[in-house]
Amino acid sequence: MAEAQRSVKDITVTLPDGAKRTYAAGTTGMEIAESISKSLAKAVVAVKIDGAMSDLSLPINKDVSISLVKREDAEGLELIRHDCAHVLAEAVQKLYPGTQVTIGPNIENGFFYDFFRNEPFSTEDFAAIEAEMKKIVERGAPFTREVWDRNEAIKFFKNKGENFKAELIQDLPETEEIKIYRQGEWTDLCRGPHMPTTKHVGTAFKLMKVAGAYWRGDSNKAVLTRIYGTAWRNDKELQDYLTQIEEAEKRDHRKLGRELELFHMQDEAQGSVFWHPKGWTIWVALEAYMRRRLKDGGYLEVKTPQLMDSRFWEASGHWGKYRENMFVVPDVVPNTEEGGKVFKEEPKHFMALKPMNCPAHVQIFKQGIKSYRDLPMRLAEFGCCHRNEAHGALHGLMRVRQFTQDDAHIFCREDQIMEECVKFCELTKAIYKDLGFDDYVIKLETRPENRIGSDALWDKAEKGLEDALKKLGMKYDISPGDGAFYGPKLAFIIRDAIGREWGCGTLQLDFNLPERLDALYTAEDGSRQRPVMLHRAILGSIERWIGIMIENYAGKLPLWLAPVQCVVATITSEADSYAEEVVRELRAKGIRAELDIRNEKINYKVREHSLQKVPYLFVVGKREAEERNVAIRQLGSDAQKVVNMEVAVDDLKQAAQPPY
RNA sequence: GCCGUUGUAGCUCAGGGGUAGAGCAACGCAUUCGUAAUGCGUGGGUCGAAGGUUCAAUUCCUUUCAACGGCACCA
Repeated sequence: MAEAQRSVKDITVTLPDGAKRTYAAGTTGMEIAESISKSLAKAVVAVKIDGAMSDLSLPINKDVSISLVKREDAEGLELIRHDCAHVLAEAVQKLYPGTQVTIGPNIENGFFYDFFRNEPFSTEDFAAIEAEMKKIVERGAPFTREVWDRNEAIKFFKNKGENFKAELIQDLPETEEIKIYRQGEWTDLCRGPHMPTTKHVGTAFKLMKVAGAYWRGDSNKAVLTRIYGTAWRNDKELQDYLTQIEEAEKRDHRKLGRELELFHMQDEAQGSVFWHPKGWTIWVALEAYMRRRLKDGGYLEVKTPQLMDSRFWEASGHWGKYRENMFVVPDVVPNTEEGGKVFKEEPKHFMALKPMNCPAHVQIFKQGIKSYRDLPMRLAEFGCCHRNEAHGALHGLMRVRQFTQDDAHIFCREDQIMEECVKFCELTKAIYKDLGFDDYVIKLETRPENRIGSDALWDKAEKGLEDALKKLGMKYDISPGDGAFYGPKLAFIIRDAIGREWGCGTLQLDFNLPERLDALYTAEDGSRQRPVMLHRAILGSIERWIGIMIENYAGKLPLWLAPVQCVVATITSEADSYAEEVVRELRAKGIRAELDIRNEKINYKVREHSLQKVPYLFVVGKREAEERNVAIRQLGSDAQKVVNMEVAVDDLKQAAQPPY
């Protein structure tokens, strides 16, 4: 009898430490916290019920396991940010009546909220908005949760002129509850959960920037104004974050590229890079390293045409799908008449700069007859490609119009896919390690909506990539729908100084292009078979990679990549001829050394070469010249070591060896 | 491409309806110096471009280009 009663009225709550407690059905998270301790009740901001975040005020009606989320927890910080977005929205609507609200999620380091308003916001409005937000926080209105009837809710928001919210509700699945949160007078449709009151948001927040964003991420829809903010648990965290951003901006590769005289860009060649001697030195060293890696990896290097007839691109399928981003060149002799039209007649034939290398590599594969014995055939190219990227997409070295891929295509049999994928991942891992990147994310990007090829083929391809990752025990996330139109891909993603993510390495499985371009090999039984094609790049774009490396190392590249590895600087002109001899010795050993015999103080020279991030400075004065020594000063240290010149040169040669 | 911001000397930036200014850099001279800026001097800009308003525009207006911050895109 007692047992039966319990099952109706009581629930068992399991805490994270495994302890079980019994409460009356309908008990809320807050009540549970209060029953444990007063201080816990004070600190708690939400409750995780069976793994799902919920409001503390939500009655619990069944047996569950819970954990109480405090403001200090990682989940608590997410709530601070999300609630802060709501506070922002309330403040904006108070200050700018008629502004429509849309959505405001928390993101890494903060939150944003998208508004619709005829007048744009400007950063000058921030002070007023922040002040209003602080008032709302100070007021500390409780967040209360209500579940509304769908049609009531739509009517409510339509009446308020909140068309975007009404549209959101309309599009929510029928099964979804329509949850409305109130904070004082202000209401918003929201999935929740929220902290108990606006006061819990605290004041460690700051509005950062305004930006345009499309409604529902669709470029055909309305443009909204997005306000980004950052929010933290306390002022120290906020300050630390702001300092961190400031520091990161100092490593911006565009800034360092100019300061270190690596490259520049200009209007007349937007999206293309002018590599200066020092920048190009990095490139050449990196490319040479990659060549050694590829050669040992069984790749064969090739070079294919830059400009090819449009019918070639028609056959590959790019003409139809990507033409708007291709640079198309009329195949006509231009008019030479002064002041005349560029072309006398309407061009009939077109060529196009290659936007990628794959079809060209298929042409090489197709020359002659290939046997199963030739497979896998790995064709590699440092392929210079052109893509007419949208203006807004261009970004320093990271996104350019002319770029060089460390591209390769592996033609193999189906039963070789797994092994090739494994080899590729291993090679990529090794190269990233050599180049100083241990921190990257792997994404498995699966079939997009617009695609070619049967589902059976896609199943096979996606499984192939996943199996290889599993075999290697590499961690990965799945990004559904992000694959290429011809096949799924692995993307190796690296972050730049300020946390932006850039795709670098990629491995794409393709059963389609060999079919489309009619690539065949002769199998053991004499039959003609289609090879499978693996598109792969490790650095991705060499431009981008160098940009990321500059930021990662804050310009202080490892010795083997440093454009100038050593400067020999004199203290007085008495050491000039000795300094010249030291430079000759260094250069004879393959060290990139420069001579500085300018009539300047050694302080000045040290400062200048340090700012130029030269790894080694050999200082020579009268003493060193007489004793045939050099005073070595390494970048980042003010210690000096006086060493015999020949020993120093040999040591530096050793230290400057590339990792492979 | 879309929304917003910015554009003045090589760089960083100030100024403002009466045709521009600083620091650093460059150049010249002096200084020969021991580990993150020696001193003095000189030169340098059709104020992103085009058009308009005005007696007068770098400044105000329009258009345009580029860069920057996002969004969309990224074979």
